Amino acid sequence: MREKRALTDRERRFGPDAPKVRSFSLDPIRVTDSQLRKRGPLLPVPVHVLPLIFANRATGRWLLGFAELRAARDANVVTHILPSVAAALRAGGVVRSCPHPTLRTAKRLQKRTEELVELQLTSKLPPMPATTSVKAALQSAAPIAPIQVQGWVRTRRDSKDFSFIELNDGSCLRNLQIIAKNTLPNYAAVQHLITGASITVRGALVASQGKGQSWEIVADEIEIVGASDDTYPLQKKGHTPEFLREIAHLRPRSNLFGAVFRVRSRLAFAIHQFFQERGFVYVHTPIITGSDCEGAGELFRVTAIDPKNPPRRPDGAIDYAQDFFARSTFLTVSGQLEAEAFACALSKVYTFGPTFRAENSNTSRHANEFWMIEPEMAFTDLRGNMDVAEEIVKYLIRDIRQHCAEDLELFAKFVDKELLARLDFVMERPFQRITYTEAVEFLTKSGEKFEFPVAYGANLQSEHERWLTEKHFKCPVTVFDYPKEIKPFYMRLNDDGKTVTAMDVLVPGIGEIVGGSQREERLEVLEENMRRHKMDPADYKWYLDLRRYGTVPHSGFGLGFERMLMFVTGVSNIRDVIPFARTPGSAEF
RNA sequence: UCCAGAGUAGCUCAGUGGUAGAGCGGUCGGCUGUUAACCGAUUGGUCGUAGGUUCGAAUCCUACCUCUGGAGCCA
Repeated sequence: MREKRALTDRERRFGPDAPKVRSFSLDPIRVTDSQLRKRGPLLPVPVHVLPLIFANRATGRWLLGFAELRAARDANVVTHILPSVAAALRAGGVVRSCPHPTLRTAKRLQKRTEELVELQLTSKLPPMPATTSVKAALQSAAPIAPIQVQGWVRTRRDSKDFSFIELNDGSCLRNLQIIAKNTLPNYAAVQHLITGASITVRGALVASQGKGQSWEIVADEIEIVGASDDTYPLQKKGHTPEFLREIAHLRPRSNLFGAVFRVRSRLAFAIHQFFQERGFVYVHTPIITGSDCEGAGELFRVTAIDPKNPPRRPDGAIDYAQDFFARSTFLTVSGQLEAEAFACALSKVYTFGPTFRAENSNTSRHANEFWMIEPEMAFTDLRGNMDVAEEIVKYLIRDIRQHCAEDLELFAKFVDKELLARLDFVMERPFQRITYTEAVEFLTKSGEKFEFPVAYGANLQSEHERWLTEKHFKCPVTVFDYPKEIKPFYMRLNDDGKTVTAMDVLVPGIGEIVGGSQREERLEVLEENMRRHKMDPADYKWYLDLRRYGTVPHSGFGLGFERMLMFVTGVSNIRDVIPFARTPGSAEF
């Protein structure tokens, strides 16, 4: 018996043999019954005719039209098309399907039916003029004509017979100078271009007659894609980062933030490159997690419970056993525990993703949503761990130094004059490694007057860390072997019974950038640690299993992505290295 | 959360009890292969909000809001 299959929308509309129209990103029309009811009767066109909307990029107008499809073997071919549509396509127009033509559009279309002409269009449509990035144009070795560039107007200046337009498309820091002569048909409109407007420029890339840039484009055509007006908040002059934070949706259009986010992208790439080159496996640890075991700070609860009518336990507390996951769940504060599981299988792994802390922290170094890199390595002790931490910090600096030189120069000029010298210094010199005990001794002997006293057994204060990195050693310092009392349960107990194999990498200006440890691999010791931290080992059965079956010494650390980015760029506020920062009382955009 | 500081034009700021200002931006005009262009004119305000003191408050007092810096928590 023949299998009966429901017809797809497309088949229903165009017949079972209708070709798929994929050759130039056309989606077949989908029309549902509900859309029909809402929008009225459908366009009465033959089944093999596909209504389309054509956008003419030259004029910015949308054209209604339709294309006739040649069925069967030569599928994916548009054979007939309205002349006006063909013209639009030749000029580099975009084609989209007209999702639900109504009777009204039908009438307009029917009037044009007679205009339908045959067009030699196979799957090769006239290519859209390729857009050259500003970066590529500026780096060109020879004149280019014709050339098309697209971007946003940074500023415009008038000269006697023409206008200078500074065009930026974010591909690099620098702008491309456009010469807009007064012979352009829309010169009057061009003269009203204001900072923020978007344009498409077609013309010729030629050697610049002026100083300050080697290339410029003499425009044959300037298409105003999107105008701007005098309410556009960005000026060509400098703005404070505080003001730009309030317009986070526009700030990437500024020099500073464009540079920051280009570097952010490159830094993320370099992180993957570092680990992939070394045989690490990238693990996606869960973002919604049930483990609240790290003591890494306050958690954001994830719940589907109706806040107006939550299920209650007999004692009146909300019963999260009736919640979506049948338990309490939170946004992750760390993927470490899960990464450990994968390290104990794939040997070397890393995570790189968002983490969340519900701390009410109001500092330039804390955000409630941030990205963290967490490598985890089997058969690796604390020393190996410190080696990798130091290596990656240096690797990332070197990579950014090499690939984002222009952006770094901007930071060195306007954000932090000593940036480049510091980066080079960190890259070249070994990090200072001292135990916590030695650090306390250095601090006690320093003679420095600290607001908070230095005492063995207490956490190092920001001012202490700063003294070590900025005043004493003047380089990154790795402090290790901390008292067990001030560190989490999973860190390996040293033979002295007093300290654990923790390590923090402190860098000048930022403070802690890496925090890690060798993990406790001995089942009994780990259970004892848990009890000491008032945790019930029964709640962490899966984590303890890693020690129960084939346990290995292993180590890992967390590297704060944004902190690294701050260090590399010299930007002093974490809110300025996150596209849309989440901080207490602030989650706009 | 705690401790400081700040909120005046679109932006950066001056104005400390007596008629709300400057520079930049925008607009108009001039000049000009300019480049944070230049010259002239012009536009632009609920002085964070709400109370209070005073003949009179941007200015003094109180509360609140927002932002910034620092601390704690950490990455």
